[in-house]
Amino acid sequence: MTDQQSFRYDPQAVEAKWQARWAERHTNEPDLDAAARPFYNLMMFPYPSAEGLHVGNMFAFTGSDVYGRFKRLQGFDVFEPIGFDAFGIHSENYAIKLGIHPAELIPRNIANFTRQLTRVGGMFSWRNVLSTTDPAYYKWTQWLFLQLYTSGKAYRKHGLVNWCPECKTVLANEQVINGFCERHPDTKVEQRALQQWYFRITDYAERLLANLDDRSKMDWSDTTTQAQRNWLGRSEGAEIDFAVDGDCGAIRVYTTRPDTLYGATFMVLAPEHPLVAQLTTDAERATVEAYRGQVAALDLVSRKVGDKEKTGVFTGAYAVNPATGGKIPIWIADYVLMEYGTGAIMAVPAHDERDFAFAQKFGLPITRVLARAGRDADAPMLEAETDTAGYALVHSGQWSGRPADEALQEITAWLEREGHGTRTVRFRLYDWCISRQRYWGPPIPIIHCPTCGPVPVPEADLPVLLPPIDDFRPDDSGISPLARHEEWYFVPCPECGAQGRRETDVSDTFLDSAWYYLRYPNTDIDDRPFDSARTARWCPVTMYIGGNEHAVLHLLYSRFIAMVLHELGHVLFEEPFTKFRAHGLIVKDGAKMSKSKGNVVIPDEYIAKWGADTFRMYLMFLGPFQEGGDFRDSGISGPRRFLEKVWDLVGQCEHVTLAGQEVHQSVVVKRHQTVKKVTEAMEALSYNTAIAALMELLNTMRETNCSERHIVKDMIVMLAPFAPHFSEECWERFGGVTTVFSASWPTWDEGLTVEDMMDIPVQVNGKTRGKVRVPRGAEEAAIAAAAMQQDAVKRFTEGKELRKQIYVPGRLLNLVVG
RNA sequence: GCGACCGUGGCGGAAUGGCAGACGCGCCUGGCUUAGGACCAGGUGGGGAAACCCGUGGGGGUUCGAGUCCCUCCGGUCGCACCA
Repeated sequence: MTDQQSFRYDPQAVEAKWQARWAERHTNEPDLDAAARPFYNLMMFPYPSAEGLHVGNMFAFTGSDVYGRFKRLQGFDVFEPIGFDAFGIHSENYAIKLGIHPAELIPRNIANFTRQLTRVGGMFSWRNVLSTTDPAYYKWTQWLFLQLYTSGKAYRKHGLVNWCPECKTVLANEQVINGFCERHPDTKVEQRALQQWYFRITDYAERLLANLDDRSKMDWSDTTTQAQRNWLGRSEGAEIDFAVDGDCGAIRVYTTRPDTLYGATFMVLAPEHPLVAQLTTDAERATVEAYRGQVAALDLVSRKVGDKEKTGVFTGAYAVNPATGGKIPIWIADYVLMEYGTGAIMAVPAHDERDFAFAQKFGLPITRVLARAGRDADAPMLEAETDTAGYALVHSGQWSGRPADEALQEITAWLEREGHGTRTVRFRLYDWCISRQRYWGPPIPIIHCPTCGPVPVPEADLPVLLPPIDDFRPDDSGISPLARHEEWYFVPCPECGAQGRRETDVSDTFLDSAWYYLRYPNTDIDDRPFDSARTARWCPVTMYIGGNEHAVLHLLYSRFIAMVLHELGHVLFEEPFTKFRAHGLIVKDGAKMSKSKGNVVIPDEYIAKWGADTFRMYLMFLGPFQEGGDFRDSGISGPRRFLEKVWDLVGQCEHVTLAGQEVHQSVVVKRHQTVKKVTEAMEALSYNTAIAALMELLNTMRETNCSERHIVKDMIVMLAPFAPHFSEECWERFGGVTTVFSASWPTWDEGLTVEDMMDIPVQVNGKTRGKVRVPRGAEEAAIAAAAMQQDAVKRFTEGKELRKQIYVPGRLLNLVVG
């Protein structure tokens, strides 16, 4: 006790010492070519913002790091890389705001992030750090584009974008505020059709969906797979042709409800539908053109926002309902989207809410074709009745009276037989537009030649460097910033040598992040994106932890890219992330941390005051990792006090010379219980309960005045994932020579997790009335007999008949009397 | 609107259908101190002197037994959202 002063726990000193040692000794850099038990522990890499990492990021990274360290203690060769997702519109906009070039800003931010990530004690293999903005990286992002292009998975088509007439540039959806440009609040944003590059992700829709249910390929959080299922949006239905009246053409629609065919009383086409011009009668032409102009003037966000008042106009043309033979009017309306289905619908106002609203507004006929069994087939339609269960068809010719679900199949079969339609599967998923009309991204490696068309840049010429132009902001000319840089823009065609022009679009940041996990183990290789032997050793990623905000796009795009690479023979696996878990969100004062709310907590000051280990423990203790929690200053002293008590306990061990002293059975049991509990909790990412179990063990040790060296050493090992520097120092005090992470995770003996005597609660009619202490494994009869002796039990059983006796072995005895 | 998740002390949160509130914060009492926002010991869901009674958003159900399962209503969080 006397020299405790000199051995006071000083987190700043301990943490600096071990961070320096880890770096010197390359403690966290596994041998990528020889590791025997590779475990790829990946966390979603950050976008290096100017503000630095906030507590939310630290929470996510720490949780992932804790898991990686746990796996390492279990004997795996853990590879835990980190990098920076530094391209994109955020960086560019921020740079524009400050007037500093992103190429200057980003390295500064990365340096700051690196400092913070080191300071918090992550087990990162710094040798493998990467940034997506590094030409050595984006060279291979461009290579990846070419792989897709040459295999026919990349193509160009016109797509709609938000266009600000004032900035004369393209805006992302989040830059459009209530239909106005975020930088020009008086300027309405329009839609414009531009030639853009797309990837054929829709070709893989079925496989992307099917693999979600294949546990051998992917073990993911349910919330995440569910989000992907919704996004893929598989639906079954039929495509049906409606002949145009007085014309030889037909309009094809997609519907999931062929059972309601007899109720189709009009048709609606998307305003952009190619047949509109041809169908429109002279009398309606002016109105139709005006409406189409009006829709085009809207931005994409306002157009798609739901619950909007329906608008639309009549084209003057009619179609024929193939079932009824009746003439039905053809309208155009912006609630029908060109991107989905066929861009045209059969409107069944009686049984579709949107069609109902439209019919009401424009006075179109509403015909009921479904009614609940036994109800009036002519009951007025007060609202759209969209259910099918318990409904049968009415006013539907030969199918009247048939249950809706059966009629759906039968009518579809009839349509196919008669040549009016085909059974079809549709996905909500659309092709991935990877074009960005911006500066801060990897140039798409294509050269446009007047005679050869788009020609890929030869692999030997990669990377196509992003030219370091000063004026990278979009200007009034409407020309992409890259096109203004003539010596870059004009190049000879690689095929014919004629003067060509470079593609001026850069690629989406989601392409950068769709393959970064492949690059990490190969950052030292510069003649190919990844080495096949290394990739086979480390990939797919063993455990991936990240935010559910990326549940759909990032994770789906990464899966798609892996499938393409697999198909092209570049990788052996089809699914890139074997296990994925989403972490929760840290809130502050009940609100999500955000700059606008001004409640962002910067971790640096907490680490300076409490130390990284205490900070890490606090983050992991404040709530379940997969659910997040509320960050408040008040709780952080708990974990710090805990560490100080453990520190003192280690100090006591150092003074105990007596070996093999008798350890009380209750402590031994507690030790085995704790190892079991902590091990299981770590695997389940239930870090808060793992820490609670360690605290319980410490409390038991203190209460029984026990400082048994082996138990304390086990405790230090179990603590190491949470408080790595602290544990290293304690380990060294115990005589450890290299690192605590070369120790092995403690094991438990199931038989020692229970004491010789057990307390069995006794219930009478389900209410606890007493407790009996019996030897482990006691017979039910003996326990019941002992229970009956208890006064509290007697009080409730006396004079009553024992109707039933329930004994849950080792847990509880319930006496049912009456 | 659709889908998923969640409502437990003063607070963060624990509980394979089996003693509700582990663990921590805070608070209370005492000790040690010139002092305490340090440390140590004890206490801490509500009511009650006690025996006991009540208690996991509200209501109903299944069960010997429900925070946990089912139905329903209320409240909240997160996705998706005119997807035919």
